[in-house]
Order: sequence, then structure tokens, then C-alpha cells
Amino acid sequence: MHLPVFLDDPRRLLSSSAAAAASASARTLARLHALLIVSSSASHTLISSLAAAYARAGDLAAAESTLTATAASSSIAAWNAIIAAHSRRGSPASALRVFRALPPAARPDSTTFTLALSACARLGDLRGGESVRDRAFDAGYKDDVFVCSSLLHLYARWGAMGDAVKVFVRMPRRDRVTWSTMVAGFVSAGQPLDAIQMYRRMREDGVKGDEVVMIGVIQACTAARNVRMGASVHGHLLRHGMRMDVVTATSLVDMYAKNGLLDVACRVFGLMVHRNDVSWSAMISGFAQNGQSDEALRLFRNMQASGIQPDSGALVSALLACSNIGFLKLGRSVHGFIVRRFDFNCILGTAAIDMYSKCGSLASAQMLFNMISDRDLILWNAMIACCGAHGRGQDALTLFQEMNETGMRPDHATFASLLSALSHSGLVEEGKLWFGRMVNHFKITPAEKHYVCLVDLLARSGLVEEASDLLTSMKAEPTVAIWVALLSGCLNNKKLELGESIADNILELQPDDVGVLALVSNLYAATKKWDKVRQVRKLMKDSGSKKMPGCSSIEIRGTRHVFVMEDQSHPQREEIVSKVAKLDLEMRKMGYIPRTEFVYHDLEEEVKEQQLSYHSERLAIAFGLLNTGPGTRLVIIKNLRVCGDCHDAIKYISKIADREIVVRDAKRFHHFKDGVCSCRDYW
DNA sequence: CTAGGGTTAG
Repeated sequence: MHLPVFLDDPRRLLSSSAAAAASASARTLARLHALLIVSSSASHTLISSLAAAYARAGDLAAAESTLTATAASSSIAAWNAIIAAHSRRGSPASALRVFRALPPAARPDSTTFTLALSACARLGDLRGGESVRDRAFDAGYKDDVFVCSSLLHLYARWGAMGDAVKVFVRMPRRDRVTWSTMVAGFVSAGQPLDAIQMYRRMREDGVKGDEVVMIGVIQACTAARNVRMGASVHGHLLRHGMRMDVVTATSLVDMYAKNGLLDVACRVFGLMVHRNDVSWSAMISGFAQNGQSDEALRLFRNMQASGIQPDSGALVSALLACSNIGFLKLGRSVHGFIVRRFDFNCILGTAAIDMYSKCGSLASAQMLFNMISDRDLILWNAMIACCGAHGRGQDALTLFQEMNETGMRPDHATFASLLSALSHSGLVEEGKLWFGRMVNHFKITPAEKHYVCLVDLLARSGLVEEASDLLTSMKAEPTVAIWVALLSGCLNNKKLELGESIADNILELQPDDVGVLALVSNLYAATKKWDKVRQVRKLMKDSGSKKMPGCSSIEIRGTRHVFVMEDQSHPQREEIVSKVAKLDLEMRKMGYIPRTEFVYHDLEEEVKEQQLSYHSERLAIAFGLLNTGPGTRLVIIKNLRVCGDCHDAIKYISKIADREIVVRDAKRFHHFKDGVCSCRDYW
């Protein structure tokens, strides 16, 4: 801008420069400042608006030094401009520093307190915020909407909803910001129904919502799994011509996606005029979390192709998708991308460790874990879970103790992972010991998952009676999962009488999981209760129709190959089939007996045996054997659980082919080597 | 000169 210079007329200088100062650059302002000093025409008001202008232009040091040591330092408006600028630039700590160092002559007003409280909210400084509140109330701002709303936000943001409500009820006047703060507060406190209730009360109060309120309501619908209401909010937005900005549309995409309406989410996403990194992330995570990992990864590529750099949200979702389908090569390349362009934070680190774990690469997970020095609880938990999943119970325990030594406090999830790790490694004494310490020392009330682990641990090692006693000591009724853990123990330790009564208990709870029903049916078969077997088989047939087809994949030299039982299209199909048949022959010579009880359809025995041979994991293994050199480890990723027959079969194959075979199914890892499986799982 | 907003890890 051109600076008007009227050095001969101080009054004209003053009026024109006040206007000029409003939008000037810091450089221009410095020239103006110099002129004012040279002409000694710097009035109180002019200095204060100059300081404010410096603040707006981003030169906060100049703003402060202009103000200090002049009579204008009592101008609260100028100080507010400085504090606001610190906030805007994302440094709430500096904002608070300026606030705390205000000269006594500058009396803070509503704006000042509002800014200070907002800075405390961003920092999570509840105590600091309360001292600001005391000063604000003393200064007479007890009923100020801005002050109270920002105080409300401080509480709501940090989970103190009780205090937030206290402030809220005694506010004489509430505007839409007040209401939207309450709505968002209840959402982040995990009380979506209260959030929706707040919105209703707002409408009754005659306050109209804007898009910010509606975003809160949409999130509440997402959390409450209320798509109907979510869709009606969507309609409300459209009918009332509210601005469908990126944030609003993104929260709608998330709402539909998280509730399984991926097609609607896609449509909303497709209609967006502007999409940013967060919108893409929401869509990608929607696919990844709904089991459509291939689609998620396709979208991830599209995002990069359309010139949007993935943010950490998109990267985490991409890693999750890679974990789901066991796509190690792509996971590695995402990891590489992160290393080149980001700092490794705990969220990204956890996602990457989990990816390596689920892709069968324990070593890479450990290496990455060792490289992250600033570890949070979830990162530790992920690594402990990783050890457990790979059958390293002792390593999980060592890691757990290391974690305690650093002063990190384990939570319910840590113990779930630890107990599961101990159970699958057969470390019974350690399992009992740590379950007890969890309750008595760490004061964690055992949840269902902990009971499942402990019952599993005991029953697995033949301590079926002890496990059964544990159930009687529980306060709540045992769930299906707990009964199932006990029942597998009964079946494998031939405690058939107890098993039968447990099977009856399970049936009463009307499970529709085929795996659970299969177990129950196998137990009845063991006790020769054939009418019950027939009854359960019928239930299985009914629920079987809802079952998705099993598929297995294997990655060879960076390419994923997917196999399903019915698939005839694979170019190497002939070769694979003859390999399977050859293996089958050798296995039988070594004592393999097909376990046709794992074929749940009514078929001839012979056909059942054939079906077992062509289970997707066996096709994948045959393909792997054909296409890799001797000694190469095979990693198979399966979407469903490996059945008992396949488990047997792979043991033999690992011996015949002299290969290490790792199978990751929907539940865990099975490491096969020399005819044994390291994971103490059974059928 | 001022308050409230979307995605992402075990």
C-alpha cells in the first residue's frame, strides 16, 4: 500500500494512518511507526491501534514493544489483539503468558478473559482456567455469554461434564455457541444420547442451530449408531440451505460410513465440491473399518493421484487396510512414506507396528518399536499384543515388566493382551499370578475378555474344574465367549459330562456363530447325543447362509494372490490342484485323517473330504510352494478361522515340504514348523 | 479484539 504522508499536519496523519493501519503489512507499519516518532505525533489511541495492527499483521514482538513503556500500555483492546493473534497462530501458551503479564493499568475485559479461557482449554490447563474464571467473576463477568461459554468449553473439552453442566444451568443467557459447546462436550464424553437431548432442548428454547451445532449432532448420531436421525439431520441441513462446508460434509461421510452405509457415504463424498485430507481420511477409514480393505487402498491411491497429500489419518487407515488383508509390501511402502515425510508419532507408530504384526513380520514390528523412544500406553499394548499373537508369551511378559519399570500404568487392554499371550503359550502359573495382581494390585475390575483369557488358560491346560469354579465366583452371568472357552477345554480334556451341561447353557443363549455351534455339535457327537447333533446342525445351516465365503491370500514378491474355494479362474489352477492332490496322498501316508466334521453341509463323506482338500488356505499354500524356493517362509492370511482339519493338514504339510508356514486367521497366528504348531490352539 | 466444528492406533 502507499503510505500517505502529511508530516505537516499531525491531525490528518492520525486519521489517515488509523485507517491505513487496519490492514497494513508489518513493513508498512514499521515505516508509519517511524514517522509517528519523528513527528512526535504519537497519541495514545494511535499507538494502541498501531500495536493492534502489528498484532494482526503477525509481528507480535513489534506489537508488544510498541505498547510496553508507553501510556498506551493501559489499552486493553491492543493487548487483546496481541493475545488473539497468539491464539490464532496456535500458541495458546504465549497467549497466556501475555495475559498473565498484563500491566496493572490494563484492566482485562470480557474479550481478554474469553481468550485466556480458550487458551487454557487448548492447553488442557484446568487449574489455570479456574484461576482465570475467578478473576473474571471478580471483575463482574459472571453472566457474560462469551466468558461462560469458553469456561464451559474448557470443562467440556476435558471430560469434566459435571462442572460444565453447573456453569451451563446458571447462565442467564445462552446462544448457539453455548449450546453447541454442550452438544460437542457430551459427544466427546461418550454420551451421545445426552448430546442429542441437548440439541432438542436448544430447539425448544427457540435457538436455531447452525452448521457447527449440526456437526455435533451428526457426531452424536454416529456414536449412538442412529443413522435414521443422522439422515434426518442431513435432510434438515439441505432443506434449510445451511452451508455444506468441508467439515459438515466430512462428518456426514463419517456418520454413514461408520454405520455401514458405505454407498451413501460414497455418494455424499462424491458430491463434495472441495475435499481435503480429512474428508479423504474419513472415506478411507470407512472402507477399511467395514472390511473393504482393497477399496480403501484404491481410494488411498486416488487421493494421492488427485494431488492431496495424505495426513496422518489417511496413513493410519491405509496401514489398517494393509493389516486387514496382510499386504506387507504396501504396508512397508506406507511406512517408508511416513519416515520420509512425517515425524513418527505414537498413533502412526502403533498403526505400523500392528500392520507388521498382522502381516506376519514380528521382527519388523520389534525393530520399529525399539526405534520409538517416546512410547505411550497404546503403543506398549500393541507390542505386547503382537508378541502374544506370534506365540511369544515369555517376550510379552518381559515387555510388560519393562513397561512397568518405565512407570507406565497398564490398563484393561494391556492385561487382555498379556493374559491372552500367556494363555496361548501355556504359561499357566504366570497367567493366574497376573490375573490376581490385575485385580488386587492394579485395581482393574476384570471384564469379559479377561475372564475369557483366564478360563481359556486354565481349561487349555486341563484345569477344567478350576476354570469352572472361576465362573461360579463371577458376579455377572457368564457370556457365550466364556462358556465357549470352558467348553473347548472340556472337549479336549475329555470332560464330557461337564461339557454337555455347558453345551446346553450355550444353546440357551441362542448363539448364531457357526464356529460356536460347530464346537457344541462336536461335543454332542463325542457324547453320542445324535438328536442334539442334528438339532445343532440345523441351526448351523440357518446361520451358515449369512456366512461370508472363506478366502486366503499369500504375497509373493510383493504381489498378493487371493484364493477362494470356488475360484476356477487362477491361471495356475491345474498345477495347484495337482499339487494339493499330491500333498494329500503323502499326508495320508503319514497318518493324516480328514476330519469331515468340519464340513457343515449334508454331503457324501467322499465329497466332504474333497472339500477339505480345497479349502482356500490349502490352495494358497500349494501356490506358495510352487512359486517360492526351498526354505522360504510362507505367510497365509485368512479372513475366517482356520478349521481343525486344516490345522492338522498344515502340520503335515510343514513337515513334508520342510517349510515354516504362518497362517493368520480371523483370530490369531499359527506358526507351523516341522509338523508342529507353536500356538497352543486346538479343535 | 472474543467463545463452539470433521478423520486416525491397542
